[in-house]
Amino acid sequence: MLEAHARAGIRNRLLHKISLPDWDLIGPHLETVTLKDRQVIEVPTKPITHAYFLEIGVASVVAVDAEDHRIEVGVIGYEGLTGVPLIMGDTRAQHSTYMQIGGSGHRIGAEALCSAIAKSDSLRGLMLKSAQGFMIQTAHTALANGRAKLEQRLARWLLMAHDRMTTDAVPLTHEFLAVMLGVRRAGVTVAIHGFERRGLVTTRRGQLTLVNRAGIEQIAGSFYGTPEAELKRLLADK
Amino acid sequence: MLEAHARAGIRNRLLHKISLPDWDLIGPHLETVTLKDRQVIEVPTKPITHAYFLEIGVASVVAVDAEDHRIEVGVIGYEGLTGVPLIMGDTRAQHSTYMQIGGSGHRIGAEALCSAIAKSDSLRGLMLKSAQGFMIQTAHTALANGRAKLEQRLARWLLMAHDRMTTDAVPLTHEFLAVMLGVRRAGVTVAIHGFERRGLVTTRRGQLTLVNRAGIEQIAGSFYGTPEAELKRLLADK
DNA sequence: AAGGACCGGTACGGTTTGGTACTGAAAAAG
DNA sequence: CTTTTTCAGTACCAAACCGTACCGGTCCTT
Repeated sequence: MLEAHARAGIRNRLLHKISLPDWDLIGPHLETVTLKDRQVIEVPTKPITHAYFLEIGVASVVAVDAEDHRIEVGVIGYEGLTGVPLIMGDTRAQHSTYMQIGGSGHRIGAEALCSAIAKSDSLRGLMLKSAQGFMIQTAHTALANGRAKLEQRLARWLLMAHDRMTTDAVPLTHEFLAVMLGVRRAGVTVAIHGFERRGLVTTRRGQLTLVNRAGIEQIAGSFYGTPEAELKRLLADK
Repeated sequence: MLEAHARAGIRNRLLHKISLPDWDLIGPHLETVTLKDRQVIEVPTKPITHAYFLEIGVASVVAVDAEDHRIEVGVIGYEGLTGVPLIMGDTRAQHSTYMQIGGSGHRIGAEALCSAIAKSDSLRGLMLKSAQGFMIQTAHTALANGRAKLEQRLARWLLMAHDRMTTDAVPLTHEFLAVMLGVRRAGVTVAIHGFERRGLVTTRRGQLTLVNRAGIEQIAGSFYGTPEAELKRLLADK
């Protein structure tokens, strides 16, 4: 549980934007949690127990089908919250959600969130805008998956992760990047090698560091940016 | 405008499910419209003027980026409505939406829909569930785009269109199918030829007819079905 | 009925990516 | 400090798909 005066230290964009009256509906139910790498947050078809307002770290939302095909459909960091279906009036998870890069956050029980939303139009409005932002991200992931080359998709992913991180070091193996992008691990290795040769990143075992973000943005081209701009617009005070 | 007694003739699943009290908020603002092939419904970055509850026909929602890469991220038919962002509290369209297969529907002005939603929790709940269903569809489109082969994606698209049609004849050129799937027109031609050879479809210029749906489902495999099952669950009375 | 636009069948080389697998190096476990 | 596991670099062939193009047939227009 977080007291009102504790809000100053909060990094999460949504918690930040919650009005004082709305905070009374949310704050008392928040629980600060540490989130380890690979920690599971939601499991397909199972009830969502909590929504996580992330502070540090990156969560992956991965769509899975009946034959176990899987691909990442979105990432969530300090700009949003997990448990989007709760906002939409659903209590079950469709996708697999887990921490891709460990960190921390504040979680709230599913019922508490739903009843808070039910009590406040403004709170629900904020949550819906966040959900809408996530939806746009998913749509552009579909676009990138269908149209972009491996290099562009990798660049896009790195940028999206970087946006949500406090350092330039992405602590991930090629294997995990490959799973998220839905490509071969070897393909990721080769692509990263290309980035490295061009001086865009440096690598260590299990870690990749962005050194030339602008260069990576150039590779991603227009596959990166639209969801980010839209989210900014959605959450802009007006 | 539709009188209450006119609801009997309505095919749209959402309009069907609207409770009588909620109908008073929606019905009086509905306007029955014919929707031609390729008729534009939403334009990226522009305000959404109306939400369309489709009766007949299929609408395509196509994500576009700054470099004009485009791909379909979802289809909408009699099971839902266009203008999902309105439900999320946004007034602008991110994606291009247009009728892929002409038909008809009932449209409501954006303001009327928003104020109706604001007045009724149950109405908003229904709309949100529909939006959630669309979101799941988009996520699985991302999955198919990243993981499925052209043949599987084509099969998936045909099944999704067929679900929303009243006949087995899909009046579309290979060119349009290619745009939606984000592949070459020639690739679609070859794939369709394969379907035809296996007796799954018959073709005429500008038209394709499903003759063995089960066979097409077999090709699509698990890339088809999950969003459909989830939507059914979401809209099930409980 | 003639002209023009559209549609689809086909082809070909080139690029991208997949599937698979082997290897040495680095980190973790014992 | 040794053993085991994990990770990344590399290789090879095959499949899928793209870019492009040509062309004949079909449909629409006038």
